[in-house]
Amino acid sequence: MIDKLEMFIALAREEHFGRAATAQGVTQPTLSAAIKQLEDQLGVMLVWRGSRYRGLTPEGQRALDWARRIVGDARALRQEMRVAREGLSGDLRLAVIPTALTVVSELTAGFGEAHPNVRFTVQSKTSSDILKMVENLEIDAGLTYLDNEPLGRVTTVPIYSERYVLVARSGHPLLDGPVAWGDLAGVPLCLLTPDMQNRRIINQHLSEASVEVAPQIESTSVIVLVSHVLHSDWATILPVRAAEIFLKGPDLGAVPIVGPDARHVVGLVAPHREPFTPVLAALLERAKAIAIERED
Amino acid sequence: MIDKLEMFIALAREEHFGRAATAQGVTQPTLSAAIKQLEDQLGVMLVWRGSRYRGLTPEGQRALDWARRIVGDARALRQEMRVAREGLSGDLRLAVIPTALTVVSELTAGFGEAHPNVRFTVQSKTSSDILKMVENLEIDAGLTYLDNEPLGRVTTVPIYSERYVLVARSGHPLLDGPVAWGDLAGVPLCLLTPDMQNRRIINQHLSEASVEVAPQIESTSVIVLVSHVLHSDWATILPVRAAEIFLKGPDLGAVPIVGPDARHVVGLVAPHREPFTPVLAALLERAKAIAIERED
DNA sequence: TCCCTTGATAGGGTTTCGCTATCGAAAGGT
DNA sequence: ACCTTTCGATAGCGAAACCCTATCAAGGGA
Repeated sequence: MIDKLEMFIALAREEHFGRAATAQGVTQPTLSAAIKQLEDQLGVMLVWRGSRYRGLTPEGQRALDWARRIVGDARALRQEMRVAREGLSGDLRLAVIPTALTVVSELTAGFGEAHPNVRFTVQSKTSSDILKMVENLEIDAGLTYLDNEPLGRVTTVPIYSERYVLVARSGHPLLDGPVAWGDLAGVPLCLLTPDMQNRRIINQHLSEASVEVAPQIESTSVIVLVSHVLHSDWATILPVRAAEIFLKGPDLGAVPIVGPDARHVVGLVAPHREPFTPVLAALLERAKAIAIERED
Repeated sequence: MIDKLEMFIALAREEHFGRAATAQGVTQPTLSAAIKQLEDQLGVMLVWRGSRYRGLTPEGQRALDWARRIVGDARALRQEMRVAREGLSGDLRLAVIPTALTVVSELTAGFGEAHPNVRFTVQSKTSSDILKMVENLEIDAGLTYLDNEPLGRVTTVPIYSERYVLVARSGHPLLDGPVAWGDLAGVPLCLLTPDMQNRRIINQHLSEASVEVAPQIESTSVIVLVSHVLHSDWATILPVRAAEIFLKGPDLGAVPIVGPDARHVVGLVAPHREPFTPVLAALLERAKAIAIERED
């Protein structure tokens, strides 16, 4: 039963029988049969059938909620028993927005010594991807924006508020003093792509200051942005946390961007489950500790 | 997996492999094997083994919590899908303290017309049995005292507060005016057995009034008490709600017992699950409606 | 129209499941 | 101390479930 629910979740996520089957490590006929059996057992149709996947029925949507919960709890049970057997261990899967990637090392810092058997898998994703992945139990927790969440059953731990700096090659004229958003009109910029929430935040600040920008370079990678800044006269806008790792040497400079001090809170997002699994509980604890440290 | 968790719950409840097996409709070797497999899969010992059942290990206790939740959610999923298929239907299992039995008909009243396919199974139990049964998912809801709950994951809906009356055969000298707890010294009484919470409440009131009683008749059944009162000079103490059904004829009389107006709240107790199953949601709704009606 | 993608179906080997029968250990009574 | 009873584990076997490979039919796109 639980395996079938896992397959059902995979199907809803992949929206494709074949891919879902691969993701579950079974063949497509096996997954098809599992869904059919699930429908028989529950006595309702869960998936709109044509010659291809056409989405979930309303009952399927409802069943998906329960399936996520049941599967999540079953995993929690297994994990908790493993912890009882061999202490905190296993793989903790995180997804993180690009501009918060440097924060992960603070999260994992104490962890490695205290719990040497816990591994981390960190992937860089957009904030909306992260929320989906938390829902689908593809990751154990996400590190992303907490502001604009139309999200249900999740636990959040705020860690810090983003503040923005302008980053440019040393000697860039704007580096001499503080910069306001309005000063950026006409400045050649490279920025994250518009599907990233960070870029949308920056866009909003710029447009509130009536500045239009058309970045020559857009990327999903902070490294790409910085390396362009390093080798050209372009500048970029980054959260302090994302920029400071590049500011160790003399080649780059940064100045705070002053203006409407809209704080965009970044923190941990985890599926809400009571009680939390031991590993997740430890991670949330650690996140709270970090949050207090950087209280300023 | 889920079936094994069900067997595990049954074992924890029955504390006996054979009985648990019978309760699950399987043979004892099947249940033994299921528990063993569960232990293998989780990698921990769940049950203290000797030549007989010796209780759960700490891990077993923890696993039991998860098992209850997972099994409960799985049932909720199945029920909700059935409701989607054929509307509110199925069997709603209630357990009720003896003194609240007459309230059940108010709960079921509107239900029968609105949802003709919902059946009710009502059993009379002690309040502590009811709490256990709610935990073990043996019943869908209980009707019992809400005061002294050292209880965790349950939802409660208060319905009414008990007030007590002295019930006796017409002509009994105490029926002439209101009675105080202190007036009951030396009065021949028949009462519920001391394992019932109602009796303990009455004992408490009596002892606060420094009255000692040694009832000649004790029973778990209100009907036994009343029929004794009817055919002898004994009196009994009952909540109004439990007594009034017997006061229709001229043979019995009742007077309120005045004194410290300690209110003992009676209401519905159901396993807390989010969201509630449709049938349970309807029942809780109905309970709230009743509670408002009798607001006085 | 042809071709490719997608999901359903058929057939078969392996695994799991749950039963009956039986055993060994421990508890309880005499 | 001995016998009996209770309780859970083990062995062996037939039935069911599971999951694979191979194949088919229906749509959609060029």
